[in-house]
Formats: sequence, structure tokens, C-alpha cells
Amino acid sequence: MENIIKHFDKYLPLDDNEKQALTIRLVERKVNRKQYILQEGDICKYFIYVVEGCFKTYGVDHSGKEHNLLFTAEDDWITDIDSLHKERPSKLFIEAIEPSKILQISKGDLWYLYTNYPKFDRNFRVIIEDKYIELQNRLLQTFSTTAYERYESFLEQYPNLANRLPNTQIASYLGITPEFLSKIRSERASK
Amino acid sequence: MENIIKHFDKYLPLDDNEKQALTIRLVERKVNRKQYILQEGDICKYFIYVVEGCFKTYGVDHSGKEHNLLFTAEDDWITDIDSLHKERPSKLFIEAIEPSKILQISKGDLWYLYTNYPKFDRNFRVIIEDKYIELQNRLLQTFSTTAYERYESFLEQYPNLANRLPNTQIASYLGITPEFLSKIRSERASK
DNA sequence: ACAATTTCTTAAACTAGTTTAAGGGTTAAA
DNA sequence: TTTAACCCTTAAACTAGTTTAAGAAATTGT
Repeated sequence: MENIIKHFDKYLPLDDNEKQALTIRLVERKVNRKQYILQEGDICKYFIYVVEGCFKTYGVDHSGKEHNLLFTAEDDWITDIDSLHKERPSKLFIEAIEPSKILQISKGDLWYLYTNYPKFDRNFRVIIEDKYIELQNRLLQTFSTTAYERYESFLEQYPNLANRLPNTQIASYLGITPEFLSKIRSERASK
Repeated sequence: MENIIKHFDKYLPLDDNEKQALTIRLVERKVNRKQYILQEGDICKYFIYVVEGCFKTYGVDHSGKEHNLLFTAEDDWITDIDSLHKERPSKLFIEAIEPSKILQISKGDLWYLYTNYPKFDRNFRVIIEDKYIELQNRLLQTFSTTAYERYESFLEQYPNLANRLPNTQIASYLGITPEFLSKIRSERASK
């Protein structure tokens, strides 16, 4: 629980009341590698804080291929906002790629915090704004750079994740096939 | 000003105090076709509500090509959240593609509303969540469909914009060249 | 420690989308 | 009402990235 309190210090720090209100509503869970915390068709019920481990969020296209939208590691939040808010079936899978520990808060509890402790409205507004920025940069990059450049900047931006993830997953994140990533890597290596 | 009040009715409706606090902080501006309300390198100063007209938000790659991230028409919001929040130079251009009318609120005034009228924290949280969902769906689609499919679904999703925009702009939004869009269109027509 | 599964690489044939070029059509401003 | 700027289309040559296939290497569960 310490981690998540420290996490909020980066935004508007919580007072004791707010800390208490938050912590009694968080449920800790352990998640195994390859275990799903959300599957396509489910209605997403939780906003989730990752204490340790790593998750991938992906969609599956009509030919069955997976496309990684994002990775989420320690001290970051994950959910399907679309499904959580609109209470409609998710189009996404969220799967642990390492043994992980999470803190989850249900939609009802989160709504309770929003209406009774306005600071949560503020903090989650900023958290989501940060995620919006991340996504916008990713989209811009996807349109305006080659796969080679995207791989370079992935390595720079997530030096930490690059070691922990199989190349198949990175390829899916970059929007290319693992075979082509392999080619990029061998070109890179010969320099 | 009526429009924007009605707009908030879709979220948590504003009471008279809040309406007043908002409207005295909004500045109305007319913007000509091809006029910028944000240019690369600028620090974005406003959160903007589009009363009428239409804007494109795009980035320019190292070879000078434009890539449209999104279009924003009536009764929608536009800004560069990244630049506005972090006060760093924007990577984006926001340009009117029709003569337009906007209501702008400065960062300082918006922050004032956030801290003194918590309902704005709430409402803007939800507005940004909706924009996040939009962007996420767009990214997923970009990865998992062909240009042909993307064009089809653009026509479905924005029947309204399809007539108002030149094909060059649509191509840039779809992430393809105008020449290839032209090919897609002629294939479509021959069916 | 072993068997099973997943992952990585290479290479050849292929394809979706780009580039370059050129002609004709439309819009907008002087 | 002419000129400039932009827009749309077609077509041929090209290229970034895919597909298919197959073998070797690394991880993982038991």
C-alpha cells in the first residue's frame, strides 16, 4: 500500500482521510503469468494499480492476430476505460506477462471516492491526461516513422521493458511481424 | 454561449454559479480558414471549445509530410494537452479548415475553475476519458485493418466530415497517400 | 533434469502501399 | 475573368513490410 500512496504524491498528495478512504477500498490480488485480468467480451469492473509485474493490453483482429496497444508495469494504472465507463463488452484482453501483484478498486468504490473526495477526480483527471499524451505520441509516431525508427525509440523509451519482453511482443507493439523485427535487429547488430 | 452550457448537460449539468464562473472566463474568437490556433514550437495556452467550423490537428515528420491526428468540429474540445500541461513546445499544428468560431479559456482560468468548482474537474475528467477512448480505438484500428477498411469505417463514423474535407486530408488521417486513397475510391466505385 | 512449448532467425516469394510523373478539373483571389 | 494554387486521378516502377516454411535456441512447467 505504501507504493500507491507515494504514487499519489506525484499528483496532489492525499491527506489521512483520503488515504484511509482509498486503502480500505483496494483489494490486493496476485496474478500468474498468462493469466487474464480482462478478456474480450467481459465488462471491465476495476481500475487497477500494478504493484509489481507487467501486463499487456491487446486487441485481436478478424484474422486472429494480436496487436499490443500498451504495456503496463510497476506503479502504473491499467483498465479498459471504454468498457468500465460505458459498461459495454470490452474489445481488449489484459494479460499478465510476468507473475504480478495488483491493487484493484471496483467501479462503484471509485465513483464513491470521486463524489466524496474531489481530490480523486483531480488526480485521476491528471493520470488520464498523462495516458492520453502517451497514446497521442504513439499514434503520431506510428504514422510518421519507419519500423526501424520505432524500434530504436522503443529501446530508448523503455530500456527497462526491452529486456523483460520477448521480441514477439515488441513486434506486436511496433505494429510489425516478429520476422521483420528479427531483420531489423540483425541489421542493427551489423553496425 | 448557449451551446457550451447545453454541452455540459451531457455530463454533470452546471448550476448558475458555475455557469457564470465559466462564461466570464470564455473568450470568443473568429478564425479564418487556414489560420492556425497552435503551431509547432508554441506553448499551448488555451483549452478551446469549437462553436462552429472545423479544425485539423497534425504533426509534421522529418521529411515535411503532414499527418492528421484528428479532426474537431462543432461542440467538441481541442487543445494540445501535452503542451498545455507540461508547458513545453508543442509538436503539433492546429489549423482551421473552415471559417470557425471558438470559445477559448486560458490555462490559468481553467485551473481556477478546477480548484474552486470541483465539478469542472469531474466534467473535464470525463471529457478527456472520452477522447482517450476515441484515440485508443483509432490506434487499434490502425494496427489491425487495411486502408480500405479504414476508409469504409471513416465514412461510417464521420459521414458528416467526409463531405466537408478534401481527400488529401482524409488520406493523411487514414495514414496513406492521396494517390492510394484515389485508388481505393475508384475500386469502391466500380462495385 | 526433461519434455514441451514458445521464441528467434534466415530466406525466398509476395503484396499493400509509396513514389514519381503528368494531365485535367476546381476553387479562390486579384 | 484570368491566374495561381490546389485537388483528383491514373499508371508504372518501386519498397517496406508480410507470408510461408523450416530449423536451431531458449524458456518453462512438471
